[in-house]
Formats: sequence, C-alpha cells, structure tokens
Amino acid sequence: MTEAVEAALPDKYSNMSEWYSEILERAEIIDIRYGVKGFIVYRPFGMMIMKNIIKLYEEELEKTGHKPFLFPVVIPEKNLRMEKEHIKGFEGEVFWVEKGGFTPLEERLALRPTSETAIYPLYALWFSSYKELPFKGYQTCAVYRYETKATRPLLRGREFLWIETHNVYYTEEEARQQTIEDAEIFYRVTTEKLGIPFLHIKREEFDKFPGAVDTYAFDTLLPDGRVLQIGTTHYLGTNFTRVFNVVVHDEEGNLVNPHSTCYGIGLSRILAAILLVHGDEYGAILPFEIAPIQIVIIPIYKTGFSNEEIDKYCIMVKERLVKEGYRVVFDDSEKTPGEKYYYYDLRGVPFRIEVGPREVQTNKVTIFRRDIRRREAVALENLIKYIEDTKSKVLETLRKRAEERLNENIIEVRSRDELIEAYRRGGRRIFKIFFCGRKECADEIKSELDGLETRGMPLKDVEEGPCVWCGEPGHTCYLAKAY
RNA sequence: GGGCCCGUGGUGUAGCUUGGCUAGCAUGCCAGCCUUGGGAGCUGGUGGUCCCCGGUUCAAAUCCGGGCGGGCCCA
Repeated sequence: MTEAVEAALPDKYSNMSEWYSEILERAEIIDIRYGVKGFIVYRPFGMMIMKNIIKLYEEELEKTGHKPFLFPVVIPEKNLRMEKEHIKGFEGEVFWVEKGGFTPLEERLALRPTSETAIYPLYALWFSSYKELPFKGYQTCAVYRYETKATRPLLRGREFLWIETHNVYYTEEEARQQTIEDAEIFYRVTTEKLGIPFLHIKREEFDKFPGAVDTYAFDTLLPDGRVLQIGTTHYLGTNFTRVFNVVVHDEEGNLVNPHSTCYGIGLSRILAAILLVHGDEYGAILPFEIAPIQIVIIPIYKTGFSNEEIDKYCIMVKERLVKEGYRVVFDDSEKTPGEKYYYYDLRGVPFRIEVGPREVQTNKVTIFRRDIRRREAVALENLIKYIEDTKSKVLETLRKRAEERLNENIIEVRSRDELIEAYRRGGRRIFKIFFCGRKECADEIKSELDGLETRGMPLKDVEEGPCVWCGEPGHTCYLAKAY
C-alpha cells in the first residue's frame, strides 16, 4: 500500500535550496553555525555516514594497491611555488600561517589546498630505482581553499574532506592507465554501491588542474539541473617529478623523471550528492551500506495487550538482525509511532520494522521500505532472507531513478540556434554539443547563456563536428551550469 | 563580483518603521496523567550576554556608525 501522508519537506526539484538546508539541519547531518565562513561541523549522524563512505573508497583503493599515508597540513611557501602553473592556479585561494605565537615565521606556511607540493619533496627521497615503481599512495584528509565564490554547506567550503592519491610510474603508459583505473574505482563505489551516476569527462585544455597534462572529471547532476564535480583524476606527466627532482635510474642506469598521477575523491560533495540525488519530500534515503541505522524497530503498544510482550518480541527480532551484522535500533522511547516514522524517514533509514499485537500473534513483522514507501508483512523465519534480498533491490531502485534522470536531462543540440532555443526552454540541463575547444568560445557561451560552462568531452562515443558556436571543427562536449 | 534578506531562551520566530509594560508565541527539554498502526492531548516546570563594539537618549532588541557571522538570487 502507498502512503498518503503529509510530507515533511518542500519539493526538491522546484525548491532545492530550501529542501537542502532543511535536511542538513533537521537530519542532524552538519551544523552550519560554527561561525567561520565556509567551515562547517559534521554532527555525529553526518559523520557516521561520512565514515561509512570513506571506508568504501579506502577499501577499493587498497584493493588496487594503494597504501595509506598522512602528510602535514602545512606546506612551506617555497615548495608550494615550485611548479609554476600549479601556484598560478591556487595562489588566490591559499590560507597562510604567518606567525607562531608572537613570532613571525621565517617562511610562511600554506594550509594545503591539495598535497602535491607537500608530497613530492619526500618522493624525491623515497625513490631511486625504476624497480621501486609504481608507487601508489593515498590520504584521507581536509584541504583548505579560500573560496571567493559563494560558499555552500558541503557543496563548496573553504575546508572540505577528500581522499587524494598520488601515484608514481616509470612509464607514461602505466600512468595514463591509472587515470582509467581511477574512473573504475570511482564507478565501483559511487555508482555500484552508492547509486550515484556520473559523467566521465575529459576537461578542456583551458579547464585543467593547474600543472596537469590531462584532467578527467566525474560530474553528477543535482535536482536543480546543475552539475557537481565529485571527483577528478589527472595525468601530470613529469611536470611535478621534474621540478621536485624525483629521479630514478632506468634499466640502463640513466637518471629519469618518472610519470605521476593524482586523483581526488570529493567526499563532502559526494555526501551532498547522496542526500540530494536520492532524497524525497520525507527526507534522506540512504543506501544500505552507508546508513548509520540500517533497520529501525518500532513497537506499537495497545491498551489491553502486554507492552512487555511486544518489547520481548522486538528485542528478539533485533538480536537476530544484529547477529547478521546489521546496524539496528530498537526505539522504545515514549514518542508516538507516527512521530518515530517521520524521524527515521528524515534520516534515511532504509528499513523500518513495525511490531504490534498483530505481528506478535501471527509470528510476523511488518517491514516498510523507505525507497518506495511500501509496507509488507514478512514471516519471522523469512526475515533475514527478506533483508538480504531486498537491500540490493533498494540500491537498484535508487540507482535506476538517478540514472534515468541523468539521461533524460542530457539534450543533444547541433547549432547555435538550437542551443539557445533549448536553453531558453529550460536552462537547467546538460547540453551535448560539438565544441572547438577554444577558450574564447567557452567564455562567450558562458556570458551569453547565464553561466553555462563547457564541462568537457566524454571518454566514449566521441564524434567530430562543427562547433555549435563558431562552426570550426570540434568534438563532442557537454555544457552545463555547475556548482 | 553584483543585489536582496537575516542575527532575540536549545531550535524556529514576534516585537524593530513610531525608543518606554514582566521581551510574546511555537517547539524542544524535565516531571506527572492519559495515549500509541504516519508528527496526539492535558497539567505543572525549565530555559535569555536580544551577534559584537561604539554613539544618540532620562531610557536602546528597537535609532545611527563600524565590525563579525549566516542565507538566498544573479553573474
């Protein structure tokens, strides 16, 4: 049966900002009242989700041979300035530490905006032979960028959580292959486990990571039609190994600079995307694997029926589930059942088990699926099997919904007029065009179409054709508004 | 970068134009009664540097100046 009850939140498609602010606060994901622009507090419930997300990516990285490490948050100014393109790209948004106590520092220290320039000086010490390569390392940490654009909780902060890998290879081919593996890792977690689809795109030349040879990005679509970059991987060539003097002996004993890559997984933004992409007017819908509470048990007491008997039954159900390794809460607080439903719906709990006299008398449980909002009676002996079978169905539902929405919102246009017309009809979309690759065209499109940006070229099914803007030879490219 | 709005018990707000009563209401929290299949009700209780600094005034949450912080829209 489908429920027709009063929704808790506004519609996320027509009013995303309000929906988003409400859920962050009411579901106790984060607290925005810390009082420093661009800095937020992860509340316990939000941090439990985040830790589960982190675990999924870290496991996948370690499976593919990445080793954990942790470098300092401060970077000496001299090191930050070593790679010229890199510092040009980041200089305007670096936080500086200039004093220790009352004493001005001899050399200013940057709070890492990203860690290449912290890590490569040590790589220069660590490697001396091609036999020591490849080396794959990663860290999960916060980075700091003095954003001048409007900050938004989780979507754009001056401090944000991410995972960064920094890999070194003897050959260009291996390094380039790594950017493919990075995309596979990203797909295996983001889409297969979290149900978030994304576009795998190669950024245009003028839009690369500062210091990179090639930049590949993972963009997802939010309910308001804007895209969000949730990950990037970069082939850095020998740009960084050269300036930081990372050298190894090759087979013939010559000294050469190895090739390197780096890969950023935008954890804060991924959490935001999960909330925004899957959520509905009742609140969050969390994928089973990352839900801090996977199953909640709500007792329904009735006058004339023993509360103790219901409690006993609930505890028995809980023990069975806990034995299977599930994260389960039995909520026997004095709130009414309805209030509890709203509470756990808002927090995205995938399954709710209701136990009243009816269930106790028939040896059943009533299970409510958060994703499709339907109840089902399940015999006690089928409980574990039901959860096992259904948790993957839940993920499928979420993923399919999100994939359909992404695909429906990619509009192919072939000329300037078509683009302008399609844009006027509904600007909050992703447009698939031919693009010449020149910054001048991108800038013109951006200023004439209210901030529509070139996001880059897909990795598959690329075609050639005349640029929709200038008519010069071009390639398949996506256009969208972005966060 | 441009524009608009906001800051008052834990939370959300009224009051601010037109300065003056014990800073009102809702919610939360605590105790009790009653209830429990989608946000119940009643009774009693708890909780305030009105963002900060300065100014005007007999008197400032309210007016003026400066600062800090937050949100939304647009580019």
